[in-house]
Amino acid sequence: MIPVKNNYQFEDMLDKHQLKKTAPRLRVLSMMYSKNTATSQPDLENVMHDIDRVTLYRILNVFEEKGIIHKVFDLDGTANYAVCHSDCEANHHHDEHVHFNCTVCKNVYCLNELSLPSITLPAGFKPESFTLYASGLCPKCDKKNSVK
Amino acid sequence: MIPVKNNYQFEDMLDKHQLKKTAPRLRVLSMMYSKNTATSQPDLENVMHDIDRVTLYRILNVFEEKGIIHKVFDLDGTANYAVCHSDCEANHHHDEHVHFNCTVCKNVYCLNELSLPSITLPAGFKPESFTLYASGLCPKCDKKNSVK
DNA sequence: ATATAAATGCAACAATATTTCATTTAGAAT
DNA sequence: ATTCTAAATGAAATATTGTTGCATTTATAT
Ligand SMILES: [Mn+2]
Ligand SMILES: [Mn+2]
Ligand SMILES: [Zn+2]
Ligand SMILES: [Zn+2]
Repeated sequence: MIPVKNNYQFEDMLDKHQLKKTAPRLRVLSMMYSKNTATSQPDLENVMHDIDRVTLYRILNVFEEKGIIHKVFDLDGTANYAVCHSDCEANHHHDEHVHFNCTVCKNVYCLNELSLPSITLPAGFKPESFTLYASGLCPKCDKKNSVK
Repeated sequence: MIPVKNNYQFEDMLDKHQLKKTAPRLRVLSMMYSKNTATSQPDLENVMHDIDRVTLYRILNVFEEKGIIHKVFDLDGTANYAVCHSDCEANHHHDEHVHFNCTVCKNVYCLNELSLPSITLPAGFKPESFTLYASGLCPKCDKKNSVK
């Protein structure tokens, strides 16, 4: 489902976006591609103690600008980032999919495979993009729950 | 459309939720009911200079807890609050409608009249609530745009 | 090997969220 | 009407998060 990438491919990605191939960037990419849930800046900080939080902040910003990752706010309003699977371009994202926020583990899942139902807005509103948010129990937490 | 309320009705609302009828609370209620867009804490601060921002912070929190208002994050991740029209209960909201965030004026509109299309999630996900976010041009900004 | 622009780390600063506590006040009891 | 009490407010303090400036380091083009 999610295309697993190796280090060479991450280097290629940075190349394509005219970003220098630095250790912090490669580590962030590899972490984000290894999970099937979105990653918050605190998540990164907790793992990469040796990288400055400002550097992580800037990496997330530039990756989002370039269309490598997109930002999703969870139920508490904290920003989470997930890799784009929608051929997003610099400053122009197309990540119009469903986001699922688990109320137990707080993880944010991008449900890329689901397409959004079309909807008609009241007269006068000119929509440019849509996102559907769902919250509830994710598969893992639902299983743990029913076992008890 | 939006039921306009007077001060007696705001006092009743506070009564019903076992909240004391204080001046700051009544003013916040009256401001939020007078607009058809959501209100951020900075919005309130800009108008009610004499009320401490911690008080506003606490009023918004308790109103949300009681089911009087609900929280919506806009495109920048700042929290906006709008009055509930879905008979929400304490700690249990039912505000499953479309939210529209204008990219120009940044206003957040609750489109209460629209019902959400039903959607089936991948196996294992147990959704409890849905929200659809749309962003683009609101009626006002669209008009201004086409006049120029 | 050298030069240069980009990226990093650190410190400083700004904005926001949250806690603590002394004082005030709404509403209940007398 | 007066007194009492829990709730609410305001002010200050602290915590967390977002952002900028600048000196130093590093990737990469020459
Ligand atoms: Mn996504
Ligand atoms: Mn709403
Ligand atoms: Zn979960
Ligand atoms: Zn607008």
